[in-house]
Amino acid sequence: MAIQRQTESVKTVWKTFEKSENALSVVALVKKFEKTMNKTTVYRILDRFEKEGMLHSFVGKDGLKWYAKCHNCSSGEHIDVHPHFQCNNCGKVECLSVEVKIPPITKHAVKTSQILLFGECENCL
Amino acid sequence: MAIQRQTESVKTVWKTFEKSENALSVVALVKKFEKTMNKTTVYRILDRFEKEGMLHSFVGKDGLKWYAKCHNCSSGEHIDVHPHFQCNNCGKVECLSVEVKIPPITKHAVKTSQILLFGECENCL
DNA sequence: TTTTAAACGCAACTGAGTTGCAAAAATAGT
DNA sequence: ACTATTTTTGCAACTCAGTTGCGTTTAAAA
Repeated sequence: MAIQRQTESVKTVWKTFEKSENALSVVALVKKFEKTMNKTTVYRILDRFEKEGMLHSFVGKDGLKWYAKCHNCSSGEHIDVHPHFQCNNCGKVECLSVEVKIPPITKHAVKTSQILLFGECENCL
Repeated sequence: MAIQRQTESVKTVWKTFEKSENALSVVALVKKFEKTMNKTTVYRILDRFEKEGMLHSFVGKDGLKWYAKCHNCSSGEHIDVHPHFQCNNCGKVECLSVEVKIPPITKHAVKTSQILLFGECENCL
């Protein structure tokens, strides 16, 4: 962790991501910690984690923000060519370690991408 | 158009999509029509267009909702394998007629996808 | 022309995410 | 260990996209 101050809240949030291989929605995290920390704090901690390159974020189909651990992302540049998968049944969001090939788009300079896949996960099949 | 009633508002909104090859954000449409129709009306008209299969929607990186004309979508089932492209410079969102190949994901049944590409468009290059 | 069901306007609401500021707490300096 | 400094937190109030309920209007069927 390269974040400035190791507060209890920071440690708690980080532990949650360490324990989970899946992406987590901010809404779920705010609810999970509603007894122990303010929602503003949750938002700000996630912000910092992202700036440090420890998490990356994306917006789900419902417009809600999700965060997941970074594996191959370096701080600053988040060229996420890996897709996220959301189960239509249980709602779980996974960070897939698959590379999706983006075909060359004529007259467009593609810099980043966001790929969301929907369907049924292993448990729900 | 297979929508039930041809009100002035319905005709106006549809004309806007006919004139534009690009995707349009709901926020922009609400603003565009703020003098002539209520924002609730805009939301409901877009809803109906989508149900009829005339438009398809997606959520942009900022969490805002966008709509674009459907070319190869049949009403009801929207398996959008075509990506949308948003220009980082001018903000324009295009509906690309390119197929992106999703590699097979083990132990997952992929049903739909949402692919957003970001970069610079033809005008801004 | 009358009927009736869809569409509309309005106002109030919901819920995610943000902001400003004063208080609290973690780290650096001594 | 103590103090100074700077980050982080809590709170309350706010913004803004999108939704809902309801009474009124209007397109189109009878």
